[in-house]
Amino acid sequence: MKRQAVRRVDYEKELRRRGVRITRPRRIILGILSETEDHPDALEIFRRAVAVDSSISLSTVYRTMKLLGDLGAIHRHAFEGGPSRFEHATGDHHDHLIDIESGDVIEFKSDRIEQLQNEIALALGYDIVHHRLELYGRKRRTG
Amino acid sequence: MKRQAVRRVDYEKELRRRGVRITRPRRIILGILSETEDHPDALEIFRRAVAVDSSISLSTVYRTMKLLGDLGAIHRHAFEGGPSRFEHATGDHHDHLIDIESGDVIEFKSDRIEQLQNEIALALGYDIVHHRLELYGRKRRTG
DNA sequence: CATTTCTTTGCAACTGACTGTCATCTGGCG
DNA sequence: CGCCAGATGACAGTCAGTTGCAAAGAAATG
Repeated sequence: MKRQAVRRVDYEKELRRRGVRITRPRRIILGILSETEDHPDALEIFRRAVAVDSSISLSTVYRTMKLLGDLGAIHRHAFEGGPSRFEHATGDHHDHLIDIESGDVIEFKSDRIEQLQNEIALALGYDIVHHRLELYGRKRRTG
Repeated sequence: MKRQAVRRVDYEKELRRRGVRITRPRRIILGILSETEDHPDALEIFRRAVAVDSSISLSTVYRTMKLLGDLGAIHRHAFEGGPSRFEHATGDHHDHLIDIESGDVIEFKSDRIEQLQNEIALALGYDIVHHRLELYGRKRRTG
């Protein structure tokens, strides 16, 4: 709790240093993003933001997500058949496994796959700018 | 040329067997899909279809893509920042490398990556239903 | 072939997820 | 504090795709 708050303040300082005005809506959205463990979409962030300050508009949520995305402060994921979902950008890259029944997102990382991707791109004469690896699955019945 | 035509007729027979009515718009769209090597979007398919029969509507293209997709006769790919693009479903699975400058799509396949994906899902307690692996890259300067 | 039945079509209106416009408001420097 | 570029809320517009509906057309049957 305390740690989160400290991190959030640091986060604001960093953004301010980059020329971003920390307005009331932005502070609220940043707070929501830094406290969540899931991958909410714009509407869900809007709902959570409205619970804090009912005057916030959905446009502002969309604009803020775009701004933070462009700054690299958050990551946007356009999973299949749904709106974009966001997560606070941590240092380390990871991919996602999406539970097709619940929509839950599980993060994973595979250096081996990353390496193979690079080898493939190299062989095809390309440099990878970014990639997308999503596994869509169903919880295995353990019984 | 001849081979394509024969394949198309077989394709129609197969669909008819599955209870799909082969109407004029569908025959035209099927023809376009079986002759193209690229990954056109609905609008592009519509443009090509209109060149054959100007009365075809865009809704019919969308409806037909949905139908064929549900039947597994084509694959739909929602690459980043653009409309869905389609390809005629061949037997073998592959992933895609998208040239971020031209939009060109290069197909590739890596059994090793597929295997690693399965291992990851297994470790997380999931069965993969399908996945998405897209590399977004830029042609390497060879100079 | 003609008839009948049920599906598909073209059109236009609608939806969801954003994006743009604009008058008003406000963060933060001076 | 006062100022003002940049941000906001309200809402119209866009883009990709979907849907309702009356008319047209497959294909099964006579």
